[in-house]
Amino acid sequence: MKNHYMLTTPIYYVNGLPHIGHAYTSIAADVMARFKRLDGYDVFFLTGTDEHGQKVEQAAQNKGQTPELFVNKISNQFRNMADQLKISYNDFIRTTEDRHKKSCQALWKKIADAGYIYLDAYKGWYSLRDECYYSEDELTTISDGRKIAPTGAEVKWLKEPSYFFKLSVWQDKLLEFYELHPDFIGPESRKNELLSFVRSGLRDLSISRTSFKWGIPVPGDSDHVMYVWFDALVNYISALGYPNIDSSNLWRFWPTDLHLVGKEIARFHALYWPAFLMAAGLEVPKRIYSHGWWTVEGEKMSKSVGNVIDPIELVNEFGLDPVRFFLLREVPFGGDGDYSRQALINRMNNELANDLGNLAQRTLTQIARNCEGILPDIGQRFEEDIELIAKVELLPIILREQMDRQALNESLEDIWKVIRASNAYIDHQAPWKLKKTDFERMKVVLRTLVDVLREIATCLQAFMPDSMDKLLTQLGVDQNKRHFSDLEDKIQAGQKLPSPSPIFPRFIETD
RNA sequence: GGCGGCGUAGCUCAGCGGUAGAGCAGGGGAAUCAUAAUCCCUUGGUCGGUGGUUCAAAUCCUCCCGUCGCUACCA
Repeated sequence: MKNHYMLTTPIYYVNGLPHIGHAYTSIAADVMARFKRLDGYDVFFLTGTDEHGQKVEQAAQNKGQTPELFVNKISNQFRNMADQLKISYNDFIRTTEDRHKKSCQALWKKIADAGYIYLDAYKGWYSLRDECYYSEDELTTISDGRKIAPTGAEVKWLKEPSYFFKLSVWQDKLLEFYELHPDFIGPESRKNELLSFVRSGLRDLSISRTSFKWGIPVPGDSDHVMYVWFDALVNYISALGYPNIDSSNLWRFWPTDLHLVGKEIARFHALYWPAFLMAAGLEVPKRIYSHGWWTVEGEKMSKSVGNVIDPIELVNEFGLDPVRFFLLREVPFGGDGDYSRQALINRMNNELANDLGNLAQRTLTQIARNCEGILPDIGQRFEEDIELIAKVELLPIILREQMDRQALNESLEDIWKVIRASNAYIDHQAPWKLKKTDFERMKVVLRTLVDVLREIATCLQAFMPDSMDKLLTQLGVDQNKRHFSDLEDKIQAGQKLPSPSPIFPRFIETD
């Protein structure tokens, strides 16, 4: 019986096209999902698209399309992006699917039956032009006493019937829950913000709208559609078949081990979502982790500046694995990062081509030329061989702990420490000299390096699946011997290795 | 305004009570198996400022300066 692991990306809102931020979240989640699978877990990795709400309705209208047509198109683009980035999702859920609607309505009923939903009126400053509410402090009062939104539109005090969720009664329960589960939200800085927000007092939450139609109808009151956040959050359990909570089914994955989110939506996941679930008597996620944002060449990414990075274009120019690597290597996960073309090229050339790619290439060509491509026996290892092997064998253990903290960049740093040590090792052992003085010793050194590379490549599969597949094949590792648990079985000596070819090309600017 | 984070080598950051660290960039050397990749050595910092606690402070506390985030319905 395998251990379960469930993780999710947010479902992406379809009012715009996918950009590097979406790619980042998905790639990070993918690395974690792949890592857990390599480590023997039964993984359920969920992603998808969020397709309701006024903004989508509007965006479709602006294009003269029906919402259905519009969301189909954009949702497909997100799915294509996921596929091109080789995101290994187990399910791609769309909030316009029937299974999701049923699930949402079931959860709503459950919470309503428990007494946590009531009908009242949403009051606030509403802008007809912007079709949304503004809070008092966002407004400016002009000379004749009228109030103006930041967009310049006039606002009016408006009352709209709305269902409310009794969030206020969950304040203490939530605080207690955070206390009991200190690792519930990461990173720490995000947790502080959240706690101070909750301590400052929670008001009830408006969870339905009557001003537009593009949403899931509230059960028993077809004048209302559910507020997008209620709708969206429920995707995580509708994909598991809620309200069917039979644990012999997909429901066995609940509660999820991780919701990976961007920092702008941490509150919805760490506060509203647990409250909804508690109100419905369901278990709460084990952990919410919020990562940072990317700037581009030092500037905030925005459509108006025109510096939005299309992940697919990046992949087309540099290749998938270098892009995946760069995004996770460049920045401490959880903090903000800056994308720059030069930084990507530096990482790609220095760390992938020079450090790792070249290490593999120099090792394998020596075996090809000096040993007729036959993988040598492990032989009699010296202390320096054993030391290097010991370092590399620690990696899976170190990585496991880091993955559970979502410290992906630390993992890559630790792997690269071993790669640097391996380059030092090959230089100090100088197998090209041993070739003339001690042929047997040369074979031991080269074989040691193959074993080290095999361990490194096994670990790196989660980050760079294609390249590491190629490397493991060159190292003579069977397709079905690539999990962490297979590392105890040494590669079969005496086999003929395929002729080596570079795994990571250097990138040369052509202009 | 309130709450919180951060400010350490040219750049990106680690260290968070006991003689200042890594990677990149810069300088010198070695080697030539390799994608001219690699290895070794090296230049460089009064750890934002101030006052304090301590035998001892980047490391704890005060105040100040700078910067960033959160402060409810904006995926």
